[in-house]
Amino acid sequence: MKSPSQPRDRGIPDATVARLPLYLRALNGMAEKAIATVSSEDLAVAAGVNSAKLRKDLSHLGSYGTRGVGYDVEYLVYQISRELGLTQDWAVAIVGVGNLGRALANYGGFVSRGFRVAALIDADPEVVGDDIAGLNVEHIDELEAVIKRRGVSIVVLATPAAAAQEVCDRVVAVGVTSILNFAPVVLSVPDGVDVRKVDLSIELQILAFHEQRKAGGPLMAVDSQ
Amino acid sequence: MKSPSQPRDRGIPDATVARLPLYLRALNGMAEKAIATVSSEDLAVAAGVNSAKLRKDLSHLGSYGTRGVGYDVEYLVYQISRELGLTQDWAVAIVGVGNLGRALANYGGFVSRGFRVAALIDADPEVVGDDIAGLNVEHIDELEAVIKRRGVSIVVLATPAAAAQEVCDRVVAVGVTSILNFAPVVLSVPDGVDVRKVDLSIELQILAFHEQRKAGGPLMAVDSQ
DNA sequence: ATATGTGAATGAGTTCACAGCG
DNA sequence: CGCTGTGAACTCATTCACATAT
Repeated sequence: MKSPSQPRDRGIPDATVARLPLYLRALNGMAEKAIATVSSEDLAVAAGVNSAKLRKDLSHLGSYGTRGVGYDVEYLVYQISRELGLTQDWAVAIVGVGNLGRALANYGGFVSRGFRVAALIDADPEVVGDDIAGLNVEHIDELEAVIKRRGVSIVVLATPAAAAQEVCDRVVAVGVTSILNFAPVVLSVPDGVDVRKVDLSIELQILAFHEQRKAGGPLMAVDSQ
Repeated sequence: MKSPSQPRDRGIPDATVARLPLYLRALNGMAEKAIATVSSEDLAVAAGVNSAKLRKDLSHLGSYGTRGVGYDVEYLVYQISRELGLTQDWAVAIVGVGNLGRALANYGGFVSRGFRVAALIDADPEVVGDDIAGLNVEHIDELEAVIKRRGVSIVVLATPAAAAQEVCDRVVAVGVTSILNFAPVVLSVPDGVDVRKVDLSIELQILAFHEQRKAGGPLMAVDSQ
């Protein structure tokens, strides 16, 4: 079932793509410390993976290392950034300016990568008009207009669960195809639209599962005075 | 050499554990709508997975369905909750009360599961003493005392990157073995300590990668170096 | 000499397809 | 019948180990 008419194998495995940001972060740390060259072993440790995996991952991007030496830090930063599309500037809109939306707006990690928070949008008249992280909060009625005007291509949903699907439909209708969803609902979207979700409570639940297994330990009784 | 004398395979695959919270959420939604029974097909749709996967996942917990009928919603909620350890009450401490810490403290999804935010801790004297989500923010000097006194077993790190490892070391030293890390650093911890990390910018980077591929047309030439 | 890049081996996770139970 | 539960087939991911390049 291999279609032989597919000439480009530009396909980087999902698991690899998910780790590239990790490598990038580690490499940026090294660049700041003026480290010029790094071995797969050292970079793997800094990123928290094993070195065989790291080399296999990087091999999907190309042959950017030097045998007997390692990888040039700056060059690798550039190659990974380019692969991830971080050499271009992405305009991001955050919809929902509660505590989470605010946290995201102020989050340094976005700006320092290729992301620019281009709009903050909320439905609450109490919040609309406020300045947050140097941006004016706009009303949800402006959603479509703002997205078009500012060339927003990625939307972050930080709304209450009940509002998420409606906002999602609206942004998809104006052509947005990349959505990062923090609301605890399964969004339904047409084919071709990418949704990634972050559910803060899911991670806690996974921890609870493992914690429960560890029982054997001492700190059980919440008994003392 | 897998010995066939291994009687209990209590090991639930990681991938399955990671999806149980999803099923639980979908089931809770159904319970609220007073739906008594659900097929694997319907539940799968509600959770955003395919039905074969769902059935395989549930089969790891036991045989809780009825052939020809489906699953009893309430019973399945109970079984999954128990498996995840959500039938007990987990005391959680949030360290770092910036915007993110605040968002987490106010996040309804924690309380509604088995989690109780038992402490908010920060280093900034400006913030210490404030009341947030009905809790008094305590000083980082009290970290160890508070953890012990309140029986905290899960710590959420929402500190700046620079502070995360030190706080991590301190909580591990008092016996905490489950950590949810929002700081963009790779924490090093001894064996037996579970760290899950959520990096908000990683998800955006993955979206950017896919968005870049969509462009349909030739990607705008980014000049090399 | 040394560390990359990669086939080959192993393992984990997903999907198929249907036997078997209600 | 209909729908679950599950071996078997398959796909994807990780790890091993070493030939290969500098």
